[in-house]
Amino acid sequence: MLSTDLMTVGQVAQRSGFAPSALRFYEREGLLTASRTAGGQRRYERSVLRRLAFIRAARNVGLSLDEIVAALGQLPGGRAPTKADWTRLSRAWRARLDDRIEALTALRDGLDSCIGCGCLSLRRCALSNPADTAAGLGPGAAYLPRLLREPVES
Amino acid sequence: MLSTDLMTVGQVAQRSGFAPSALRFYEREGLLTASRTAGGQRRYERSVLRRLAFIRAARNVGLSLDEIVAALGQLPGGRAPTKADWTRLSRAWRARLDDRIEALTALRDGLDSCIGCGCLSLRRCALSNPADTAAGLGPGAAYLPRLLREPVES
DNA sequence: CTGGAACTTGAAGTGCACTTCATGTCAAGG
DNA sequence: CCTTGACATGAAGTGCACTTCAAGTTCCAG
Repeated sequence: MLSTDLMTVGQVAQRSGFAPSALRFYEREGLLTASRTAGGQRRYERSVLRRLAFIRAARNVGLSLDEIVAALGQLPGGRAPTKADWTRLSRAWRARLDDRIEALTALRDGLDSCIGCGCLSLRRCALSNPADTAAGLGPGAAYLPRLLREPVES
Repeated sequence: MLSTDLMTVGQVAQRSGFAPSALRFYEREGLLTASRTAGGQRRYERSVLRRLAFIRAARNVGLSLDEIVAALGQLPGGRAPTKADWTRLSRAWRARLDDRIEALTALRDGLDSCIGCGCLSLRRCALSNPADTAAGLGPGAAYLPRLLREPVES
């Protein structure tokens, strides 16, 4: 049995669902830290599981790894973030989720109005011009091409 | 003035919002076709704009280019798809959109129940385990990691 | 007819998020 | 002690969707 309650990469991988290679990658990217044995092998504290849950959640909310690094950086110092910390982050995520849901819903509603019409007008069709934000921006404005896949800035 | 109503890449780019490089890329990938002048330059028919609208819409629905190629392949022969064709595709898209919206909404609702709790339990937190699909799958099952970003198979 | 913007090509590069590989080291049960 | 599975590293590879580059050609307004 291991001396304390430290875990190996394999164990963390199994319990978190992340591949070992992903864990090493996250460490290189500064999302994770681990202590080392005398021989140089990684040993993780159990808190890493929560951190990984945070990371997965953030990915599911649509954040990039860079953004997650930033979010983790906003948590105070070493560890043991307070409820208030989580809450602040969660609220920001909720807003982001709302945006994404809204965009997708607009797209779907547009789709409903398009089904059967076959128009797909480049300028007016809600499907090819989601959320209608580009209406009237002159010919060929680059209609929010990645709204649904890329983070909203600010 | 051009002989007929054919358009150059630049014009199509401007009117569609796709970069010229993307248009050439799409042609290589079989999503688009263009005729050529005697000198070898591309000339697009106006129908390409609708095709591009289709492509953008499909991208917005979350389809990969491969899937779009497949969808376009289902359209009969040369061109001039019927309303029925569009409708069939649109319905499939709607189902996919519904899935994505549902997943995001579940995530958001989970977030609501998490705000303030700060739990992020790896096993139970709806945020890190969206749509709750992996509940009770044994330790460390790979909780639908990409549900929200990758196409649903089948 | 000419000059310059717009076009052509294939190859290589980008960004993201990892994974895979080759080669070698560590840890611990028997 | 020894074996063997798990672990280490850096470099390279993957997949997607494009973009950028270099070097050269074409189009057409003036």
